[in-house]
Amino acid sequence: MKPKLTLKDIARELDVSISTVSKALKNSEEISKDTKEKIQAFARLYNYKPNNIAISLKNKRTKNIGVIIPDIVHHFFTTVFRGIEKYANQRGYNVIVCISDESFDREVINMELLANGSIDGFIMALSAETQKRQDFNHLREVTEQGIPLVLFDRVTEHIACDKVIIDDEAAGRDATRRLLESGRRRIALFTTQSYLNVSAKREVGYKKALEAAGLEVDPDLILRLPYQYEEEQASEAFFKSRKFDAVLCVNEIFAIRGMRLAIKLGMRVPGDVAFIGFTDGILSRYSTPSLTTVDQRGEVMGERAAEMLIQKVEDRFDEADPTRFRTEVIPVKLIERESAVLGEPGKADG
Amino acid sequence: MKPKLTLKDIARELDVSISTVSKALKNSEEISKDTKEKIQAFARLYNYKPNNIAISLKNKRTKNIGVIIPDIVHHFFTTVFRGIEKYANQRGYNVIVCISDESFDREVINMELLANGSIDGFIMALSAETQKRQDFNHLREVTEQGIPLVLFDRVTEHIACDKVIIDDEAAGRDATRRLLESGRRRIALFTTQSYLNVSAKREVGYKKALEAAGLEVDPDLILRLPYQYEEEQASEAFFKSRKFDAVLCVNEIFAIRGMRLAIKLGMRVPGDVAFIGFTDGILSRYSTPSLTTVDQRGEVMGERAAEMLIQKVEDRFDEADPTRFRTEVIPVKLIERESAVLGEPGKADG
DNA sequence: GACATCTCCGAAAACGGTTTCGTGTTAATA
DNA sequence: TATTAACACGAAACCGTTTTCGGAGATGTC
Repeated sequence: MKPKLTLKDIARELDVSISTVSKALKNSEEISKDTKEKIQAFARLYNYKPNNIAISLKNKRTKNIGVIIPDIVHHFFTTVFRGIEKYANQRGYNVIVCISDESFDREVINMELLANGSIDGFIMALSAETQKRQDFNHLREVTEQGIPLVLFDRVTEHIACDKVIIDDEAAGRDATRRLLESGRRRIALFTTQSYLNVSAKREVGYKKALEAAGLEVDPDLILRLPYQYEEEQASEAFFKSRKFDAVLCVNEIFAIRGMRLAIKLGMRVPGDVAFIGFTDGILSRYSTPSLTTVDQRGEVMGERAAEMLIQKVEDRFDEADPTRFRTEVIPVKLIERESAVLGEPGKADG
Repeated sequence: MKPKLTLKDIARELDVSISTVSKALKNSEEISKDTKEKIQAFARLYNYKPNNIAISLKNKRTKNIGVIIPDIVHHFFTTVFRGIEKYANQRGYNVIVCISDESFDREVINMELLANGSIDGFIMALSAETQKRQDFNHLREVTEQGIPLVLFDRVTEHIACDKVIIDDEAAGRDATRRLLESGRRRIALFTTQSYLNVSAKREVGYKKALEAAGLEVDPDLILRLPYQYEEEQASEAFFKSRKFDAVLCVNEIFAIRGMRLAIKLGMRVPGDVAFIGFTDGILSRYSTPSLTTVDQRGEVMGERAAEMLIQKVEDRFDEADPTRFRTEVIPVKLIERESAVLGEPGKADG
């Protein structure tokens, strides 16, 4: 491996000092035209590129952003990530990704690893375990060190930092209202264990919509599934023992599996039962029937998160007020597809 | 923002030299037990963590891996990425991801950015445009600088480096053979433009299987679709003007869309026409009918790629033979589902 | 001719570590 | 008591930059 060209090498070859080379390459006024041209030509010829690490050490900024997400084989998180990467790259930042795999420990370890100079700031969504434990000391340590942090989607009010979320309550409410408007009256909710922040908020929205319509919330119509479940018994029993004409699901998978099961049990979708999900992933688009779903605007969230973070990172040097944090709410939109077309329940599909 | 504790700070507080602190924290034999305990206790108390950047500069190694992939909102690439991240993290490496977005320019720019000291090696899959252009100078520059490079899936024989791939030709052949064994005789192929390396190889396998079965390859049964297409006309015309009882698709999306279209046109799947796809993504599992597909073993590929890269990175210091490159072929497996169950064409589904 | 003023460049410190080598102190040995 | 070796530590170089400061030489001013 041939060692890379350094300022020192150029200085030696051209018989000038290192500082002269450095200045010449930045086109400093201090250096004469002749010398600059000579040095620049030499650098170009031998394809000199400054060493990023040395610059980072000197400048105390890395132009790296740390992203910690629970999972990557997951449509929503990949779209957010794409948004982050896109914006960051545009601004000359690189993105270091760590997967917490929904584990508290891995979240902590990865944060500590990156916090020691490798990154200028963090963008993250909390792991399920972290939300369950409600232990945020690792986040607190980082913010206390003055490292900017932006939380998205899975956030917590216990940490003061920038946040970007969707209005999960409003989304849950609007989706439910949408089902009510199409004439559904007995609306079930398929959700996760309640410690997941976003699910809880969607549930609140669901309940408020029902109440606003003068309907009672029937706890029996709420099915709580483990976050990653494989067996179908629980939901099958639920289907067989209850009557309902619509289901709101807090994610895409729950909805798709619900629809399959409903069809398998002889129901028509959306004729007998309508479905609305969350996360406009690939499944929603290509399932049969295709799924009406709440688009969480992942890419937009990612872009905004990156923008907020980079602003904070660069403001550190401008001495802006570091205590003013913003929470940005990204508007969501309902993508209307086949699984919940307008119409009376009981009518034929499509 | 409170500045982080450095060796110098500790040295000043404890009235010893920086070198003593450094050695004490590494438990060097040179330092007396007393001094070590005092320094270590102090460091622990004030939560000293060495600055990664300084260590990188000194050691000329960053413990960062650069990953450049064409897309992230894509099941196969995310699984590969998960494999990379998992293995890398285990070995204490971080992963910097750049998305080339199938663009040659972005691939080049990102590589150059990272090659200036930010990473110890690259793992990448070539962008579509790069494969189309057959311009690999950016890869060559990097390898000539002695930066280890591992290519996966979308590779090229024009660059000498480690590679990890599946045997696309064999996979195409086996999948086709599988269709032949189930009694299908007129097998169509839905593929991409031919400059995509993997598609081309799968096509070769497809043809070989047909020939081995004594069947002629009918070029009319090969449909070439743009990599990301939205309109359905081309395929609809294809369906209406040709007779076939099975389709091999080089990816999941082509298969799902094909199935939907077939069903829309009144065919039964797999009764009238069987489907086999590539990429065992979420769609394959949840579509109706579910899709028989070639599992590309993304996670395994990622793990192996990371392992090969890290070995090369760490061997640079052991002076191993840098010219011996390996190409590892990951065995694939066919995931049998509903879309191509064994049986005579024409029979009822399921 | 004395002095101020530019112009152009280099020395050196700094970023935060690691590591080699030298040295003063102490204790063991002759 | 003189010699020596072990021990414990510090000085300094180094990784590759940036940047401040100072100085040498040329030029201009009175």
